Amino acid sequence: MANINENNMSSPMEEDSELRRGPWTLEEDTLLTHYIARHGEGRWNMLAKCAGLKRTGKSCRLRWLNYLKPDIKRGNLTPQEQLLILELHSKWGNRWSKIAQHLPGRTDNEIKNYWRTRVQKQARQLNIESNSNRFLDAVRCFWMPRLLQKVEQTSSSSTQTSVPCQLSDHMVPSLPTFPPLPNQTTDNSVITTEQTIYPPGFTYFSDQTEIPQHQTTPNVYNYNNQTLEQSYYNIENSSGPAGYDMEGLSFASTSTMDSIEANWMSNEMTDNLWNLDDIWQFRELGEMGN
DNA sequence: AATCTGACCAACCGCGGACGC
DNA sequence: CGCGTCCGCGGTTGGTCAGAT
Repeated sequence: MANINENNMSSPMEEDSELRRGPWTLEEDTLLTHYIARHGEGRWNMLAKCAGLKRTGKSCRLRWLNYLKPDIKRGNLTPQEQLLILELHSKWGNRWSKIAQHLPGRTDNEIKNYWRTRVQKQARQLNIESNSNRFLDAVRCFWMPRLLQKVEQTSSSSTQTSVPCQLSDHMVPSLPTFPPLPNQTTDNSVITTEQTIYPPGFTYFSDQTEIPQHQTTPNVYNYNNQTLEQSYYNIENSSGPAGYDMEGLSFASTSTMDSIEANWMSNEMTDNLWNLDDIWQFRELGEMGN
């Protein structure tokens, strides 16, 4: 290997003992921030030395990208962001940096942590591999609809309007179609079967239409144009390029999933995404299928 | 009040690709 | 072509904190 020990990579024979490790101090943060403000980022090993930091270039880069960079977004991931992570992960797998590119202000580290702490926890509780098809099905059929529901709830409460959602009898190919969400409140009773809903910030359009304009207000989309063959999401992105297009994901429904009558007891989706009933139900279905 | 436990997340580590000499 | 260095990515670890017991 070329890099025998990258922590020493700036000069192999140099004093390793002087290199600081562990949590960054305010002083170090200030040094790094000021240096980058003056000279820009990049050339991390040189930067570390010139800034007077007793850190590896690698450590400086990580601190800057994951914590100090001005456009880092703080706080919990929104349901929209969670939904996007689930979708992009189903498409690209553990390509965290690639996924992060589509969530402005979020770092690959943050997304990776989210996946490991939240998503894989659910997989453990289900006693299935987090990368297995079964788990992906569960994500599609249980989790994503609940996130969508959450998105709808938060947006409708913020707009003070009960969102009228005209039911569609049509299913759009290659679009997510989810099982019904039972135990809807009266407000949400409009949501029933086989409709396609999209969170705020998402617009749906076909490749036969023009690039859509940003839609900022709709809370729930349902689409009944049967002629569509391909679909895209467009997520609003104020800081990134003018819209992000993602090829429509295939949400192939499985017979197993179709047979599920979910019994949702809780609306606390962001914390307890699946309650025990859900988990046992899913386990039983899996066992029946085997 | 003390201890335990689990969740969260910042930071580290190893690896591999790119690049220059 | 081989070697050394830099950089970025994904996996992993360990510290901290809040809630449970």
